[in-house]
Amino acid sequence: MTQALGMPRSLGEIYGLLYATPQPLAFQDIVARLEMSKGSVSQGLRFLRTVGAIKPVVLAGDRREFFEPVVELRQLVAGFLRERLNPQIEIWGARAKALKPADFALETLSDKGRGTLANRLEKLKTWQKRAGTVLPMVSKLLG
Amino acid sequence: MTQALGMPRSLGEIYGLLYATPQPLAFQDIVARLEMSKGSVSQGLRFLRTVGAIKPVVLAGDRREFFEPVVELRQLVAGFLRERLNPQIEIWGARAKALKPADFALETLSDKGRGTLANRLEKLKTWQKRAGTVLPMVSKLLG
DNA sequence: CATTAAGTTCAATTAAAAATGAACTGAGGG
DNA sequence: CCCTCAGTTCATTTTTAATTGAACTTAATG
Repeated sequence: MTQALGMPRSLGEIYGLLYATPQPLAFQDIVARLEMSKGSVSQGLRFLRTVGAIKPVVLAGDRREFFEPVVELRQLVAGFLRERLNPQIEIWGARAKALKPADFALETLSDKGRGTLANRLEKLKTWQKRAGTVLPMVSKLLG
Repeated sequence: MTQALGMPRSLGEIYGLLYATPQPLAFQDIVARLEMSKGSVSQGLRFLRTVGAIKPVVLAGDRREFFEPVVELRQLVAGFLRERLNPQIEIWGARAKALKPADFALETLSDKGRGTLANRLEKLKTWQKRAGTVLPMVSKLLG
C-alpha cells in the first residue's frame, strides 16, 4: 500500500512490524528484526511520526524510546492527506491562481479556442477549492 | 500532483499539455511539443486512457488519433481510485483474510499480547470493508 | 566528567523506476 | 501488393529515489 501511494517500502515494513507486534518496540528492535540500516529506520520512524501513524511510548526505567502503531484507519488516512496530499494541492493551487490568460498564446487561437481555455483556467481554480472542502470530509467519513 | 501520487512525471506533462491546448492533439504533436520519446508518450497515453483522464477523438479525413483531456475532477479521481488504489486494496484485503492467528508466534506471548493481536487482526479486516464503502462515496462527493 | 549507549545526519552507494530508441506491427493509400 | 505513416513493444540506458554506513550529536550513567 505505501508504494501504491508513492512512499518507500521501508515505511510499510516498519509499520507492519509494529502492527504485528503486541508490545511497543524500540528503535534497535526494528533494526534487528527487519535487518535494516539505522539510517532507514531513523528516517522511517520520523516520517511515520509526522504522519501520525505511530506513537512514541516511554517505558519507565528504560532510556530507549518505544513505538506502537496507531490503528485507527481514520487517523492514518488523515495523516496521509495532511502531510502528503495537501502540501501538493497548495502548491498546485498557488500556481493555478498565478496563471493568466496571457500565459497562453491566445493571439494564435480562434475565438472558440480562447473560450475553451478560459473555461479550463476557471475550472482549474475550482478544483483546488473543491479539494479543500472534500479532503476533510473524507477524513471524517472514515471516523 | 502525479508524482505525489506515485506516478511518473511524464503522465502529468502529457495531461497538462492536453489541458492547456484547446484543440485535440495527436500522438506526434505531443512527442514534438514535449520533446519526449515515442515510447514514453505511447505508454503515457495508454495509462491516461485506462484511467479515463483523456478521451480519444477521431477527426474526419485524418488517419491519426487525437486526444483531449477529461476535465471533470470527479472522473479523474474516480479513475485513480479505480485503477490504482482499488487493486492494491483488493490484494491487501485478500492477504489480511488469509492471515490466521497461528501465523504469529502466539505461544511466546502473554494473554494480553494475544488479545491485542487478535484485535488488530480483526481491525485489519474491517479496514478493507470500510475502504470498499468509502471510496465510491468519495467519487460521488466530487461530482 | 569521561564513557557508553541511543539515535541522527548526510555523502556515497545501490536499487528501482522511468525514458529512450531501434526494431517491430499493422492499417491505409496508391 | 508494396510502401508509408502511425503507433507499439521492449531491451538498454539514464535518471531518480531509497538505502546504507560511518561519522557525528545528545543525553543518561557510573
